[in-house]
Amino acid sequence: MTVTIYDVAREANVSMATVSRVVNGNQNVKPATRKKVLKVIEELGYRPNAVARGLASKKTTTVGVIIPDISNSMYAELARGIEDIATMYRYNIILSNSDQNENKELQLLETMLGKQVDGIVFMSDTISTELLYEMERSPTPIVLAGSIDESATIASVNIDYYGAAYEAVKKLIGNGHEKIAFISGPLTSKVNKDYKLKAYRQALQDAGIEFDESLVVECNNSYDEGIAAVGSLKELKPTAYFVSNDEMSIGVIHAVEASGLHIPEDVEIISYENSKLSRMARPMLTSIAFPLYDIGAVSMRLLTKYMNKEEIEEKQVILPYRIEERNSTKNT
Amino acid sequence: MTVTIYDVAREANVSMATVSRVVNGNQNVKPATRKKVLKVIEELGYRPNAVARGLASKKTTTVGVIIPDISNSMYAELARGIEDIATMYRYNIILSNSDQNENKELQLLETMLGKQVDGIVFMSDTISTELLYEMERSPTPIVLAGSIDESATIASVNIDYYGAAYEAVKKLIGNGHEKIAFISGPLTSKVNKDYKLKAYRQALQDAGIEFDESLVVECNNSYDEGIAAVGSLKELKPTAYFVSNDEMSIGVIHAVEASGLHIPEDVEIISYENSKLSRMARPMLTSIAFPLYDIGAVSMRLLTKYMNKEEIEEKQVILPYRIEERNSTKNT
DNA sequence: CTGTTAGCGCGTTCAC
DNA sequence: GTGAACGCGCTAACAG
Repeated sequence: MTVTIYDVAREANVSMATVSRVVNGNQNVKPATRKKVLKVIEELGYRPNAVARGLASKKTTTVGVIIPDISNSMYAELARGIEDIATMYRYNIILSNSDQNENKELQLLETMLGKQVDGIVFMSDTISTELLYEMERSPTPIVLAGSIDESATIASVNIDYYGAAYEAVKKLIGNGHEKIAFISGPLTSKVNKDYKLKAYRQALQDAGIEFDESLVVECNNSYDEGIAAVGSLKELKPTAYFVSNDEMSIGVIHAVEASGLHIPEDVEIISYENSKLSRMARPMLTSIAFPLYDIGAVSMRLLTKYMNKEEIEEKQVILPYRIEERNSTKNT
Repeated sequence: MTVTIYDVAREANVSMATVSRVVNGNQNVKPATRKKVLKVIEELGYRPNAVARGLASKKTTTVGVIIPDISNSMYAELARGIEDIATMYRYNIILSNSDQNENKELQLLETMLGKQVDGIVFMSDTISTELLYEMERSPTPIVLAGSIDESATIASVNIDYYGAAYEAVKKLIGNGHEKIAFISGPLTSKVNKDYKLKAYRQALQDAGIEFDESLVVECNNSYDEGIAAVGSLKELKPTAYFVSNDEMSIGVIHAVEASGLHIPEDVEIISYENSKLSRMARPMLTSIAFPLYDIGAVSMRLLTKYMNKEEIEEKQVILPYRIEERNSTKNT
């Protein structure tokens, strides 16, 4: 039925060891016999069994990827970055959605380790202590992509969330705004709560503007909640919005314009993501570039170093961000 | 180092066969010994090695997924559908991007088969004869998701592309339009060329409207080309657009409105996809619902039947479509 | 209900 | 440069 290394060995009048050598590119094979073996492989349509190989060599050339939700464009972008680099290094990817559910995350980690992946790229807004504990004792390397582990025990790749948010709010302040709303994603996420929100507060404070809690609206990152957030802020009449992602920003745009105000003349908006949506909005969104693809790519690259037991120069990688100025803000 | 089934067998004073039985939920184990084994498993932190298991059982409980590009929201949606059902049936997914490159597709197929996946879900706009040949002789089941194989030799899940397109164009005609542009994706794609385009022509013909080739614009599915398409049609002044996907539709909206025309008063648009973008456009897009998630889910479900060697009632599944009426068309 | 014994397909010493 | 033999960790008969 299935043709094994044994079959080609017999057919080529060599031992399976020799076949194994040519398949694995070992140089210790006489060119003539190599050629002969290759020919038989071709004839028989022999295809090495990666599972058997994995058992014998203890390497599967596959890495696990655990992300919240592949149908969310942010994570899809991240996944693509991971996959491209994985392919470059000859790895395949086992992709799983966790929906940020901690039990699912734990269970997925377990499954991946059971499948003997050579490494894991993990993403989640918050990493519980139990998860962290499991990761620390993982026999295979793990790197966090766009995820915060403040204990810094696990390798990670991120941007300077705090600095980026601070700069955005500061820019809004610089444009003369004092009533700046912060439309945030879930505050259960460490990035939102401990970085963006704190940066928002600090930027306000540094400008001598009093923090008003009611200007902060916690949303689920969706378009509809972006719209709703503006509605809930109606009486406060914010003149500027700092929004956690592009999809919500579009909701904000629509709600603001529906109320008769103009962007950026009456209201300015700075988004956070800079996906292709930011160019598809009207006005086009000024947005902090959150380089998901790069974070994925760099995470995977870092993981390959761990898998090869290479020297790691920097365990906590911080990628640069930038503000992409478009038309939802008044630019000088 | 790593604890094996052997270790727990020794520690629990049973044979490895017994350990295997409890791990696999085999009922032929006395409750007392089951409990004892479970305890040792817990103590030793034993984790079954899926690779060894795969070698012995010839089942890996993982399926391969080959799609064009996970960072494209359409395919991401499809992938999520696949993954959800896969999870439901306890399969993991090896996800790879082909970028619609035939060589890459062939090579990925080869890789997946080498990794001994139990099944494969494949998506591509066009399936070359060589690819088809390889699929036919694949030892493991394959199902095509949202992909056409006219020879009908490989199982597949699709919608009635022709009927959907026909209905869209007919609706536009019914609203009084005669100059209807068709902004198509690549005509190298069978769906675009042999289904949507043909339906467009037939609907026109059935209404006694002459087909004008210059009203058909081939694009790469991007927002920018949607804009460009409208520009290239400026002199022809089409009063309606049938557009191949939501992203291009938004480009069309922006370009049309930039030219001073109003939607839907002056120009009507029907899109094809009905992603969440269709609600985020202004005006919101009337769109043919292309149920990517469902196609993925049903494909995976179908695949499980093949993997279980169940009876297949319908090898070529056609899912229903519908038109979601919103504000880019005048609705009665 | 439980243990023994073969493999599953391949990588890898270690001799020759 | 090449082959024989063992082992990777587990499932699957087959006995008992």
